Amino acid sequence: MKTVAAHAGVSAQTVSRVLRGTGYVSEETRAKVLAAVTAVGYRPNAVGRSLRATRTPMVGLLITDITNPFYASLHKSTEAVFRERGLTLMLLNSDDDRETERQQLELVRSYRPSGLLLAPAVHSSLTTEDLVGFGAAVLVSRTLPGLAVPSVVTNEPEAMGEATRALLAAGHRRIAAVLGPQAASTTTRREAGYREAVLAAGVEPLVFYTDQTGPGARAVIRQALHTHPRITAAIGFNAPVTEGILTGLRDEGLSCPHDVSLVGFTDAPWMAFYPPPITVVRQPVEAMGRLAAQLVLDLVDGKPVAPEPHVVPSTLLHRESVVVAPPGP
Amino acid sequence: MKTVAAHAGVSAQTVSRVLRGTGYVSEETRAKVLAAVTAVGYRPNAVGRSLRATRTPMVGLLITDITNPFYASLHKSTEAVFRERGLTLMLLNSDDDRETERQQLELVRSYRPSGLLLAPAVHSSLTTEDLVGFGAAVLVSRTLPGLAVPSVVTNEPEAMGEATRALLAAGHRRIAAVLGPQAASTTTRREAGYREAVLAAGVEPLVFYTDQTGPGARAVIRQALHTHPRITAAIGFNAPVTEGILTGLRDEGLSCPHDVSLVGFTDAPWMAFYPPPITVVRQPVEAMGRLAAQLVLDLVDGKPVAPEPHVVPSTLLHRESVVVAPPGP
DNA sequence: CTGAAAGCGCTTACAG
DNA sequence: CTGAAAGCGCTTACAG
Repeated sequence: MKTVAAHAGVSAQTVSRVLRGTGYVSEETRAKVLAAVTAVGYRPNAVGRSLRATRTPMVGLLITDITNPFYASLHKSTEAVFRERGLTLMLLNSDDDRETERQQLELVRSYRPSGLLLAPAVHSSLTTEDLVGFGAAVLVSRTLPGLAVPSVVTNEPEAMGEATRALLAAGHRRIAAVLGPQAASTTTRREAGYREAVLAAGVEPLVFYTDQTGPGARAVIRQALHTHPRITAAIGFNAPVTEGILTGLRDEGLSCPHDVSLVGFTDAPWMAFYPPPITVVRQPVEAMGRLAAQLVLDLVDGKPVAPEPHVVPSTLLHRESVVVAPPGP
Repeated sequence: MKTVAAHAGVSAQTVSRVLRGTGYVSEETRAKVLAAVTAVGYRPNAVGRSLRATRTPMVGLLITDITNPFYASLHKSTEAVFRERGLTLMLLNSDDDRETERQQLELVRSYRPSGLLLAPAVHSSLTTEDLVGFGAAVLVSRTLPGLAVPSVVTNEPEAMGEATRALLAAGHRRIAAVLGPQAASTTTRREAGYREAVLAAGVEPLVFYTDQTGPGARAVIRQALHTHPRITAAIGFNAPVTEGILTGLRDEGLSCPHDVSLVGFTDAPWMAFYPPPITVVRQPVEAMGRLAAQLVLDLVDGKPVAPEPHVVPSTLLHRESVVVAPPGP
């Protein structure tokens, strides 16, 4: 900037004023400065600006795994909102590991970001006080008992209940709920919806926990089919788990929907053209992302944000993977 | 840091020395400083450090779309390499748009990163001189004529040739190559492999360009099937295009592999359990990511890096979507 | 409308 | 082994 100033024959502050477009600058000086900027090939330095501002125009997005399409969509939708406001999204992976999560959090914090969007690891040890320094922190998708910050979730109990009732209505009585890790808030909430629906129908709950990956779910469903050979329907916790269930069925020589009806939680592109197309609870990822990003912006602007979870509704999308249950013994 | 220094009764430089673990510090002073650090709840400020260093310990990763699983995997594999070296990966989406790409590039540059990993947009206008200021810049997956920087690609012509020959060997003679945008280097390289294989067999090339998205490919394959009703096989440019082909076949009441055999370029989880499991060219994404990241590190370390493209081989994975061609007229 | 001074938090020589 | 000084690039009051 000093070089530009010297070249234009003005002071550094004047250059700053021209570049920021703030305050009064004569047309003549502005032109001189702009000419000098291109002449010396000046590129602004965001580090200097951030240091002076004691705040970096960045928002951290701490998730567990970017290869999970849910989080990839979340990144895309939040990034668009922040970019419009001149904020850069800084993506951090926790690998769903408590220690890595802490390290990554320290890392974002060291850059003095303007905000944080967080989907905590399953066994996260984070508490509210770990989030001091992040003026604006918002949880998304997953919540955590010890973390008193605003959050955005979907209506998991209701949506899971609806999925379960769709299977019950088709006559299914042995419905496996293939969930995620028992410690995850998402599992707890979806399990509650499932149990309530199943109990209301006088049907015994069949709950299985997984590590919410495809291979993990594949092993679990195979085991489940051996222990409970009369299972006629399953619900997949997320897209990878739904993949795992289909792979497991294939392993066992069973077909969907002929032998086992299936409802997935969270849509994926392949589910639309898979034979059969998979009936799913469609999570409004983009809407959740946009809302969560907006809450961060509101906090940044000092606007009040309700502490209760912000709920964006999911909807059940009927496709062809649920059929009438075979007559039982 | 000043607060810590005051609390410990030492100077700021001593605090700095203790924190960086460099230079001589007496055990006693070190203990005092460490105690003061926890007492005042000191958190290092990366912005101050970066300003002084005139370089931020970050590497930019500029891609077109994080919801493309290929790029999500690329992020994951490169991030792991950089994290080990204490570098943070900064993810930027160009949306495959030339202007956005430039803006995002300016943005990373303003943070004075240590390096850049770049998969250029299809109609990118970037040239070598746009990359000054990025000491270490490496292209990954896509290359660009005007960009003379090291690159990591896969052996696209050979792999595409192999895929084509697998279909030819099964007796197919009307094989549609459903490619990406004509301007993309990936399209050019894969098309070359296809054409060479097909011409060697005395078969007429059937080339179709798409925007490399599922919906785009779906429309294109439907059109192609109307224009060339005797197509008996197709090759999908990437995972989304392969999805689009399957959806398009479904639209037209055709089945894979009975009516149309299919080979995909780039694997996806669902392809393993889809009925039929899809035969694919498996791109070594993780290996490409690790190598590209390593090249950036080598450049950062001032080690020499070969300017020729670094090729990581893909392999054809035979599954069940290729069957013997129906007898033609 | 424009400039001189100070400082954001850190580290790098340079003294002692 | 430890400290005083300077400066990385910028912006914010404060003068004029």
